Amino acid sequence: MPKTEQTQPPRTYIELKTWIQEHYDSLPKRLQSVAAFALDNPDVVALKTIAIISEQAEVTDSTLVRFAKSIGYDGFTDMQSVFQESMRYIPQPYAQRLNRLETGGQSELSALQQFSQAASNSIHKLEQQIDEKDLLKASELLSKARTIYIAGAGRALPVTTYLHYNFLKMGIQAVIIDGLSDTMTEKAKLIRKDEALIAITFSPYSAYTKELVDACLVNEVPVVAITDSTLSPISRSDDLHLEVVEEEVSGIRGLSATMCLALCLAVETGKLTSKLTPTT
Amino acid sequence: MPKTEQTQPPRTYIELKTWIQEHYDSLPKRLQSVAAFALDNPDVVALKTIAIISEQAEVTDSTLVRFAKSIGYDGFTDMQSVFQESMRYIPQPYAQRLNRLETGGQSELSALQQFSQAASNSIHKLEQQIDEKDLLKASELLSKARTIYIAGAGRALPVTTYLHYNFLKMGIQAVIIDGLSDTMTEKAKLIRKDEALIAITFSPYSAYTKELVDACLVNEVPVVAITDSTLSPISRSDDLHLEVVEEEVSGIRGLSATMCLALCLAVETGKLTSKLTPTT
DNA sequence: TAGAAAATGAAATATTCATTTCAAAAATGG
DNA sequence: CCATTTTTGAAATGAATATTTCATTTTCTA
Repeated sequence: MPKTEQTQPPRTYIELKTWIQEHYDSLPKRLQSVAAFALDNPDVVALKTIAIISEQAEVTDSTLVRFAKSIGYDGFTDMQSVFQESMRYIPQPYAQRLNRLETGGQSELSALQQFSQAASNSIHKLEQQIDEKDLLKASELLSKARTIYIAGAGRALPVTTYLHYNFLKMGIQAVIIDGLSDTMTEKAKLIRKDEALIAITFSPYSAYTKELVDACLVNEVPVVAITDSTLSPISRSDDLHLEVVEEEVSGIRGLSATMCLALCLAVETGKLTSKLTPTT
Repeated sequence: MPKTEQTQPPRTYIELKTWIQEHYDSLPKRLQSVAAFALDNPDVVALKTIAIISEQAEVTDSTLVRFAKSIGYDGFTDMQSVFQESMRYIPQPYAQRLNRLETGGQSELSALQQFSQAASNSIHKLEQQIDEKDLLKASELLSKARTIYIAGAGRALPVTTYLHYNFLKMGIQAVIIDGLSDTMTEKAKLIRKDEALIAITFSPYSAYTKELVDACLVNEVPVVAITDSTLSPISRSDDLHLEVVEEEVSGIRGLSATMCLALCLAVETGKLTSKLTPTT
């Protein structure tokens, strides 16, 4: 029977990787194969079954189990969970500490680190989950509009401002719809078919925005929505919705991913617009 | 037995997501639970077993299988594989660039990918380059202010808006300084010693903000600056400056990292303020 | 409101999967 | 080169998991 490590096995992918690198040379031939394969294809190890992995790594099932045990894990399943955690959106060790913070304990992570992490994760999610086709479709709609109206209050206001700034910089006519809710709806009713509306809402949803969108749809005005949930009240009725989920840290959500999306939307629209109106 | 879709089931996460969104309303209650859970926790669905998922989604095992079948999959396992594929190449923050390099040539990245990447990198830089002590000092200054004034126009306006929003949410008195440049300077002159100013500027620098800061310094008003360079005109005179460098993509800079910093500043200030004024 | 259709949950079943066992092969050391 | 230990693969076992079945409840419709 192969010697089994006495100490506790690594609980994070980073630690595991280090362990493998340190012990690689002293490992039997087949276990080396597994080691190399695991470092090269962590996703396969995380997602597939022993049978598939062993086939790809050109070893037998038993070898895989042995490999896990030689590191100190209960078995393959135990080791696999470490690989799995490493591919979750939130890195495990971080999630744990974060949890501690929320449960009141002392966290070793500063607010800056926590929010950076959350922002970074949210951006990765965004990249993964946004359908580029939707983004392009939205940009097309907008590029055809004579004027783009932008509405979004509260937490969405910075996004509104940002879009407005970018459109103007690109020479695109854009107007922010602000004011009291009644006024806003009135303003929205004046938008014409050859213009467009961008509506930005996050939960808790402001009823105003919903009204606004509906007012536009009645007049057949193209509407692009930016929201944070599929089940958001405006996500069904509008023409196109772009979804951003900002990860939260103790109940607080950032805007980093949303701003990134807004920029992309503006840039893509800008590209199309400049094609329509050739530069002199 | 529930009706089963005749057509081939979605083979990518994006398609699957679209399907769910389109059919959500017409789904039975429990299947809606599953749908909502799956969209909120794709990683759990990808990695865990029926037993665990059904428990978390608060439905029975059978429901999960039914859900998969109602979409047209062979069974749960079949559907799960789609979730798994969607997370296979989720970049570990650093591995991402390397991967790009390794695959060598100029890959055609979409705007979304490029800006996400830039945003992500900027945030990492921010995390490393900001001196946490500066951040804390700034928060302290601000927490002692009776009112926080915020100034920043153009590209900085969204940041201004965001800070303002967060301060208000936390019960901190905050005011945006806007208007024409002359008016702004006049307003700044009225700020008192026991208040504070946050000034946000990026290159190309607006002269206004510089004037504003100087006006405050004359009156011994604490000033916190957010800029994108040490060489910024306000970075020398002010009390404290926080520097964010946003990576650029073909000349365009995002705001993701800056927004992250702004949020941190607000949160830290909020923490300190709540200590000063104990909750009733 | 009665009857039919659909949805649901609990339990039984069948399948897949990880693990263990054991005999054979390879490597090690005296 | 032989004896001993380690490594390895194939098959058997046992555990976990997904799937199916069926009785019950809920919902819809006439």
